[in-house]
Amino acid sequence: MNVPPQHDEEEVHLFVERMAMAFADVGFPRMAARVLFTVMSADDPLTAGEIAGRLGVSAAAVSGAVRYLTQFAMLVREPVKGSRSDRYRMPDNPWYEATITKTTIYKNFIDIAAGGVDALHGRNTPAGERVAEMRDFFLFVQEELESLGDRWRARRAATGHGGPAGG
Amino acid sequence: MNVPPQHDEEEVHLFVERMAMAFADVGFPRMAARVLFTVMSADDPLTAGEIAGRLGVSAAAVSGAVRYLTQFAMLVREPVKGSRSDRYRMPDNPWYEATITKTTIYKNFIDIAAGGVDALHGRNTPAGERVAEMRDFFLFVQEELESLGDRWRARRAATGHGGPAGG
DNA sequence: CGCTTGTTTCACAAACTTGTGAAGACTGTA
DNA sequence: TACAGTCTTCACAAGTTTGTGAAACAAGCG
Repeated sequence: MNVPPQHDEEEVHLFVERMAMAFADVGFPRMAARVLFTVMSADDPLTAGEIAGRLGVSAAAVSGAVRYLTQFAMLVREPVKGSRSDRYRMPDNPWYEATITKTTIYKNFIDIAAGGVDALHGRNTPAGERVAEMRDFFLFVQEELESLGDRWRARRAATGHGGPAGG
Repeated sequence: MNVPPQHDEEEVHLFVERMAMAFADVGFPRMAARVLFTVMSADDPLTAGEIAGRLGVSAAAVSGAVRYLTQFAMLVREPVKGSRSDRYRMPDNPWYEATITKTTIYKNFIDIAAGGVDALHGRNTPAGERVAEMRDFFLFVQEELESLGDRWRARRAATGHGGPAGG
């Protein structure tokens, strides 16, 4: 007595696994990615049990994954009164935007590189010049990324997607 | 009979290890990163043996790392005639620029997400709409990154760094 | 109040990653 | 041709990550 499949389940699951692997390849926790895209590709919120069922993994694995994901607000937990099980859904604010524009990684690179420039006596030596240029480049990228979110929202508003105020 | 240290060795080595760890944290092979920044922070090209010595690792580890790095032109091998040992140096073209603007990662995301949109019947369902928006965002980022290299070079030319024609 | 259903925690096992030592290959020198 | 120095390859070991099963825990329902 399942609801009739609104989507081609096999195709959707293929998307989930492929996208998860692509994320895992760039350092994202594997199981967390699988859970994330499982919820993303569901029309309605899912319980932990449903997620485990769709992925064919243990409840323990789902528990760990949702803990990781909710930590960064990539997933929202919705307690359902009258039921023991919570439901999980995607947040309204696009997590990927926040993820990409979160420039803490570059901030770290810049700080460390700056220390290197000092140790190498500034731009007065070949090595110092090289490291200084790398630092400046990362600084540039960081600045660009900071404004990228604004540019994206402006463009989205122009094309009509996302709407003026999500309701 | 080493050359007198032109830089504070300890400080420089600290930079190498810290930068390498920062790169390793975002998925870059650990040893490759250590080798890369060791060469970067040296005024003159180094042999594999010198790299191994500075890092205190085996020759085998260096061998694997340089193979990885030269594959993507992040490191240049210079055979030295009259000697058995090659030397390694940083390439003239900044590898980090190419690395950041290489958008194959996003291309992959976009392709997979596009498949997901198809499987979810386009924007006609909540799930399809979500995935479509993610796809569009990554598409936007990819476009932005493609022009980022140009903007960086323009800025660098304006500030005088990098010179009109290196070397 | 205790049973039932669903989630979380924890110790462990399987798999993967990564660097080492040793042996082999290549190249220049006598 | 024999030798010495340097790099490369390979099997293995140490460390890390990751998901599982089992048991504890929490909350509705009879």
